[in-house]
Amino acid sequence: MRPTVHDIAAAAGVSLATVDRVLNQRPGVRHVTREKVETAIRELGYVRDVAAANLAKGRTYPLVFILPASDNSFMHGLNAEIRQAIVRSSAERTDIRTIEVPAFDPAALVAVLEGLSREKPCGIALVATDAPDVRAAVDRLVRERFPIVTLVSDLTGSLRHHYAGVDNIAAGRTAARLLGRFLGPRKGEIAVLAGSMLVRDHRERLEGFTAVIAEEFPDLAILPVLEGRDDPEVAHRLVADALGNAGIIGVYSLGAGNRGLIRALKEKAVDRVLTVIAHELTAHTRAALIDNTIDAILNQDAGHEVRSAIRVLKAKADGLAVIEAQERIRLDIFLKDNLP
Amino acid sequence: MRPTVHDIAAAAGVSLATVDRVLNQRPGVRHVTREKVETAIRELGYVRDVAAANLAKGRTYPLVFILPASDNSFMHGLNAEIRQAIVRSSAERTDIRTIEVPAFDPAALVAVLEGLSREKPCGIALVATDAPDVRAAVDRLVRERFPIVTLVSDLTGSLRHHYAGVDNIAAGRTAARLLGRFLGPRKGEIAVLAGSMLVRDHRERLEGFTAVIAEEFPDLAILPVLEGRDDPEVAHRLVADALGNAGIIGVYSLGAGNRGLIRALKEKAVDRVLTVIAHELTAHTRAALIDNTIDAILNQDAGHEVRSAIRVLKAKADGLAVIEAQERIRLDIFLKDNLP
DNA sequence: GATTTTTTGATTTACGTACATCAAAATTGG
DNA sequence: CCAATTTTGATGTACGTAAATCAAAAAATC
Repeated sequence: MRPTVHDIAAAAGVSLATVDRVLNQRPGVRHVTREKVETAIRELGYVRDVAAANLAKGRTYPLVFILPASDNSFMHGLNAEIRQAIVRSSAERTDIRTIEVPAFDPAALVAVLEGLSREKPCGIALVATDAPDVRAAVDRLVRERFPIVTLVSDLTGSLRHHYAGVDNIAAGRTAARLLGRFLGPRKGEIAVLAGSMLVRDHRERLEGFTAVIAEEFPDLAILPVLEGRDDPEVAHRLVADALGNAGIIGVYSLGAGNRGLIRALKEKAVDRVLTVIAHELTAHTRAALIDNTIDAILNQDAGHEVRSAIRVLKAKADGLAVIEAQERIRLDIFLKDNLP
Repeated sequence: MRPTVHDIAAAAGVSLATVDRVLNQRPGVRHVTREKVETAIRELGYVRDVAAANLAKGRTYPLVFILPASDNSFMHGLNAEIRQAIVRSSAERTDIRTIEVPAFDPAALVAVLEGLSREKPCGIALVATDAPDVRAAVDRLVRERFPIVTLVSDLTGSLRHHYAGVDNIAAGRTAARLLGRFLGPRKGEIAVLAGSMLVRDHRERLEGFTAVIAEEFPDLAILPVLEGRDDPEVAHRLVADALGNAGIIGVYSLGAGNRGLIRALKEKAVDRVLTVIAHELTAHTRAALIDNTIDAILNQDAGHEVRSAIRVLKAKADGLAVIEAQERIRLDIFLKDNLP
C-alpha cells in the first residue's frame, strides 16, 4: 500500500495539518519542521494521490490551445482532435479553450500569449511561429510558471517544457532516403513543393531532405523550392508548370495542401514514371497513395499530438513526471500496405 | 458540471441508496424503479467518476500477463516494459503479475488460463499461441466475464476483447513493397528468415510478404523459408549457408533473433549489394541499420503495446469505452534517419 | 386484514486529500 | 518575564462514490 498523509504525519511526528501545510506550501511552518516532513516524504516515498487531490479540490485543468487560422486538412484534423479532447474533458477534468491567431504572424501570437498571463490557465499549447518575439513571450510565461508545450512546430532555444510533434529534420532526411532508394540508379531532378519557407517545420524538412540527397544521392538534383502557401490552387499551378521539365523524376511535397499537387500529377504525369513522397495523411493523399499517384506518405498523428500535449500539461501542472517514450511523437511512414 | 449520484437520485425521485443499488447491480430494486433510475442516468448523461469510485472502493486492478519464455531481444524488451508498468502500478492502481509459459506450447498455456479462472484477476493479457485449445480456453474466460487482450500475437476468431499488436499481414506486405522498391529493376532471389512457421505472427508476415511480391514484383523469387527458431546460432548457420547462392539480392528477416543474421551478413556479404529488411528494433539491428548492413527495420513498440493492453483491460473492467485510435498499435518503419 | 417478504429511504462511515478555523503551544522581542 | 507573534495541533467539512445498517413503507401472500 502506498503511504498516505497520515503515514507522513506519524513518521515525521507532526500533525496532519502541518503535513498539509508543507505539501501545499502554505505558510506558518518552521524550517526545521518542514525539513522533518520533507525527509519523511522522501523516506516513505510518498506521492500525492492525484485523483483524490483533484476530487477534494474539485480541480479542473484549464488549458489553452493556440492554433494558426490555416485552412488546410492538417489543421482541420488537429482542430477535430481538439474537439474530441473537449468531448472527453469532463472525464479528464480538463477545460480546453482554443484560440485562433492569424498564421505566420508573430505579433498576433505574442499579443495572445501576453493576454494569457492574466487569464491564468494551468497550461498552454501552441503551434509556434518561429520568431524571437514569440520565443521571448514564451520564456516569460515559463518564468511565470505556466506549463507550455509547443505543438507541431517547435520553438527551439526557448524554455518551453515539451515539444509535441515530430522531428522535422528527421522527416526530411527520411523522405530523401525513401525517394533516393525508390529511384535506385535513375538520374534526374527532384521538385520540392513546400508551403512557406517562413515556417520552421517546412524549413527543417527541406534542410534534412537536401542534406541526405547531397550526401548520398549525388545523381539527384534538387530544383528550387516551389512555395505553394499550402493553397491547392497555387500548388496546382506551380507543380503543373514545373512538370513541363521532362528531367523531373521525383517530387517531395513537404507541406500541407496536397490537393493541388495530386491534381497536377494526374493531369500532367499519367504517362511518366514519377516517384512522389508527400506529408500528412488525409483523404486526398490516402486515395493518391492507393492509386499509385503517391509512393509514400510521411505523417504525424494529430490525435497523438493533442493527447500527448494534454497529458504533458497536466503532469507539469501537478509537478509530475511523464513517460518520455510515450510522449515521443513518431514519424509515421505509410505505404499503401500499412494504411490505418 | 457533470451530474453526480445525487442528481440522479433527485431526477429519478428515489433515494441515494437506490441509485447505488442500481449502479452497482445490487439486489432489492423493483423493475420499474430500476428503469426510472436508468432513464435518469441516460437523460442526465451520468458517467460514474472512476477516480472517486476507485478511491471509495480502495480498488486496484489485478492484472495478469502471460508471456512465452523465449530468450530473444523482443521478449526481453516486452518484459522490461512490463516491469516499468509494475513500477508505476501504485500510481495506476494496478497490481501486475507475469506468468511465463513454455513457448509454442498450447497445452501449457491452456493450463495457465484454466488456473486463472480461480484466481479472479480483473484482466488478462496473453501472447497467444494460435491453437484451437487456446482459443477455447480464452473464449471460456471471456464468457466468465474476464477482460482479455491478446498481446503481440493475436488469436483471430476468438472472443478476446482486443488485440494489442501490429497487423502482421500488413507488416509483411510493407516489407515486401519496401524491398521491391529498394531493389528497383533488379532481378533475383529473396531469402526469408523466420523464427517458426508455428507462430501466427510469423506466418502472417510471410503471407503478406509473399502476396505482394507475387502481385507486384514478379522479378523477385522467394526462396524456401529458413526457420531459425529465433536462435542466433541457428539463424547464423542458415543464413551463412544460404548466402552461398549468388542469386540472392534481398533478405527479409521476419522473426526475432537477428544477431545471427547480422553476423552472417557481415561475414559473407560485405562485397555484395544486398537489400535487407528486418523486424524489431534492438541494439543489434539498430547498429546494423546505421552501418548499412540492414536497409530498413519494421518495429512494434513493446512499451506502447503494454501500456495499451493495461489501458484497455482497465477500461473493460470498468465497462468504459477506449479511444480506438489511441489503442491502435502502429507498424513503425525505421530508416537510419528516423531512429528514436 | 394480518403477516410475511420485498423494496426503498435515511443515515453513517470510509477512501485520500484540501482547506478552513480555533485553540494551544512554542518562540521571539522588548 | 510578559506580551506579541509565529508555529503547531486538533478538528470538521468537503469532493463523489461505495458499502453497510436499520427503519419504514410498500407489495405480495395467505
